[in-house]
Amino acid sequence: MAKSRVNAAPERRRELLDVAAEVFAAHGYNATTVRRIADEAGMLAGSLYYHFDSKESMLDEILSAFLNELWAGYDAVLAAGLGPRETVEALVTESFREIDRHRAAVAIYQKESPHLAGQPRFGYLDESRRRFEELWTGTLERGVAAGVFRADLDTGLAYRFLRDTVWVAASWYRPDGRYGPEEIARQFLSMVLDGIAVSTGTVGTDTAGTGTGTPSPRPR
Amino acid sequence: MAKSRVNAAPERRRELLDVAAEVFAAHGYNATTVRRIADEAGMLAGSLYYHFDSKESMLDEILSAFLNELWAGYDAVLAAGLGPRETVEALVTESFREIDRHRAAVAIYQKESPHLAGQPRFGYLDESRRRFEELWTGTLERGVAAGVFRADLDTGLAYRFLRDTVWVAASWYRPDGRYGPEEIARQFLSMVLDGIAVSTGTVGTDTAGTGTGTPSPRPR
Amino acid sequence: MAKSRVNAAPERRRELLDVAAEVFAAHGYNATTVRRIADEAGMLAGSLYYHFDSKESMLDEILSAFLNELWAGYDAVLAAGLGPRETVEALVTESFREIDRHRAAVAIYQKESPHLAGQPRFGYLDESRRRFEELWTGTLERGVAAGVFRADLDTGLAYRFLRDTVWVAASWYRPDGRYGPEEIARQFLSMVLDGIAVSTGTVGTDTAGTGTGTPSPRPR
Amino acid sequence: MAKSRVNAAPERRRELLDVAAEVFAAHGYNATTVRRIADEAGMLAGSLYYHFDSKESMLDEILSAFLNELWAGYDAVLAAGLGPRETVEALVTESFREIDRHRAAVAIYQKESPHLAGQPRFGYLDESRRRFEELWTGTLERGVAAGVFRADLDTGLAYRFLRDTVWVAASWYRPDGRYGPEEIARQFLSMVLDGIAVSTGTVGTDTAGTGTGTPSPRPR
DNA sequence: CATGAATGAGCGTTCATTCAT
DNA sequence: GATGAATGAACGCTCATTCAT
Repeated sequence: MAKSRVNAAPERRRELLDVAAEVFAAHGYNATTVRRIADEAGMLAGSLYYHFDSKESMLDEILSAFLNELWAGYDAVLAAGLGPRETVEALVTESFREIDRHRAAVAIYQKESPHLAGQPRFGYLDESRRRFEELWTGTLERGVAAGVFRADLDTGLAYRFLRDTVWVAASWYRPDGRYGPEEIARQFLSMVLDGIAVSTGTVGTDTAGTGTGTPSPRPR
Repeated sequence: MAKSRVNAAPERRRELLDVAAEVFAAHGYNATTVRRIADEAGMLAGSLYYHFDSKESMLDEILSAFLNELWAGYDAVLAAGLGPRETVEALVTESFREIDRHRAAVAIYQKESPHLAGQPRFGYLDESRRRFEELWTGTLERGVAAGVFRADLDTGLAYRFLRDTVWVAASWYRPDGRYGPEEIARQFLSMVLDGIAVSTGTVGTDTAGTGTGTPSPRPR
Repeated sequence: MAKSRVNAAPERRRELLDVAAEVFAAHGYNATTVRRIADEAGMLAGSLYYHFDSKESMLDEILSAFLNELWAGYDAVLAAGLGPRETVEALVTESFREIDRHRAAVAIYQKESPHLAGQPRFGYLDESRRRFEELWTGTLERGVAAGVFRADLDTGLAYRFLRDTVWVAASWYRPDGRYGPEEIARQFLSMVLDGIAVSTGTVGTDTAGTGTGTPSPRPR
Repeated sequence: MAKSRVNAAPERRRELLDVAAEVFAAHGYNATTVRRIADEAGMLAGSLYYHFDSKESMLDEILSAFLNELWAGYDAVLAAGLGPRETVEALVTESFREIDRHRAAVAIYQKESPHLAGQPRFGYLDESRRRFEELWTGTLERGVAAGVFRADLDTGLAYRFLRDTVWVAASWYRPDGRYGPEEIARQFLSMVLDGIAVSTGTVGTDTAGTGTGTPSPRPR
């Protein structure tokens, strides 16, 4: 009869998880006290335990909700069956969209997942990392084979390069900043695909799928 | 900046700081107990306080020593008076050398500096960040003005892009890995400057200052 | 003695008290959470407070109800004006009957009364203990004086011996076990009165008032 | 290098365990706070954790030390190869000696072992209980077979009867009381073996091994 | 230089209890 | 009568730090 309370009053849980995610992202999971979360939510520390089993289960819920959404987005991209370059463009754009929507969760994921992986409860983090790596290196290798990516590319290095650069953006991205996620993705892809140097002979710079050629104000 | 016993037996301090840095890097500063450091150093927790004022002062010493060396390297680069592209190459290469030599300190810096900045004791972190930003955006702007970097570059975005991508490498870099810091810098610069896509008309790929054109085994 | 809602729906109170007594007996009063009681009763923890003032008042009611019944039984025995040996037999048999009917309450009484006595609210526990002691030592002394109990008996020690042995039975007694309370009383009395050793010259073993000479199946 | 500290400074541990045992015995394990133990020992709660891993490990150490001593005593009795009646006498006497020496531990054992058994850490409690049961029922059955205990004895019932009566003595026994453990054992055995009733034909009452026939003042 | 033992603040968590609905 | 959500005090425990030896 004691239910794990996952289904009861889901909107209050959401609010509290949002608060918790914000604090975890700002100060780190370990350095965040449940009293701090409770303060921020306008209640006492003990009251959180009416809604959640533990501090850890809040973290769990935040991360797994984020990863579920993320992979839903990625799977949609994959289902489209695009070429390697377009796949990279779409994956990066989708990633920045997720950063836009789940900034706190992404930041937490970045900071905490290294030492969470290994705990059975967070096994899905490792699994996600594995799928992630396959997805990216696979796409890069397809691109090299198809001649759209440079033949001398070390795909292992390039994978880490892309992965890190996309996700660290969560540490400085502000959802109300000048650029929306699509525009940031466009500029980011422009740098990653064609480089920042002027390369003789390169003409077009409109490389991202969403691009218009000039920085566009946010459509919000 | 920690005063207490700075001059007494400096080689023992170094050993202890190296141990501490390794543990801080592996588990995070907050999650590291002084007992853990002491264990690893073969002493009891209380004994560390003969050498250091506090856990925080160990962190302080680790970070400031690292930043001092880093800026010595950067200043040497700047003193050479290179062009913008060569400056970028030299700065990136120097950065990877620092990662190679101070992997733990760099990892700590990455993980902890966001929430340390703001504390007066760690004011130099903020100052360093400011100089860093000026150095990079200045160099990028000079390059755009000189026509060696693309005219449509958002230098603010490109700065963050470069900064993050270089330093997160500390999280996966292994000093005994396949590539040495110069080779990694070379490949990294190749991606950053010319992109990963095949661009019609691009000729040379030997972009890094140290490069030989083919991946070189470590000269160790 | 708990006043608040004593008269409202007394049958529901009874049910809840039975549930509570069972859980108190199984896990101890302190270790029992009101949530556990509520779970077992199919309601939420807070809802119990409609029926009872506090967890303590449940305990109070359980214990005082039990003691009231117990003393009613004892007083009936005393009113019969039996001889010392027959009184002992009747008191023991009555005690096992109470264990049979109020196993949980007896177990709680055994476990908790030592640290409850002293609290004003549970003063009746101490008073009961006092009457109990007088009753038993008095009966034993009468028996010694009358020559039916051994002259060298230390009545103080024998009292504790009898008291403890009877009541700890509550910790292993199962109402649906092989023997009913009367049969257990009979065997128990046989041991206590005549000993477990073979004593030359002792003939009869049918010592308990209810006895038939052979173990009797339960009359339920 | 972090040792479980079992061997370090054993005399301080002993002192603290004695304090803890006393408090556990008086108020119950669950109801005892570590602050209370620390208070009684003249230190702060946290300081206890320099000496012990947890509150539970204090309990563990108290109980296992007691059981080790107890079984050493019992095994010595068994090694003597006595007859059934003498074995019962010796075991009971030994038990009261243990109560004399480890009153607190025995009281804790009585109160807590039912709900500790089942936890893997306290598996030895169950094992001890099993050996205990075998020892007693075996001895009783031998006695019945040899004709020194009554033929109509229900050995299962008699076992519980003996077991409980001996050990609950810990709840009222005072080491500085009128009788020492041997005298209490003697009187107790007198009741158990020959009963409290006057039985025609019974001759000797000097039943306990140590007995002198008259209550003896403590030899301390 | 290092140890052994302690401090004291704070942490995550539990739980009896309250109360508006 | 019962629920859902909260309170607040206390609990077991951790850990940076201190200090006499």
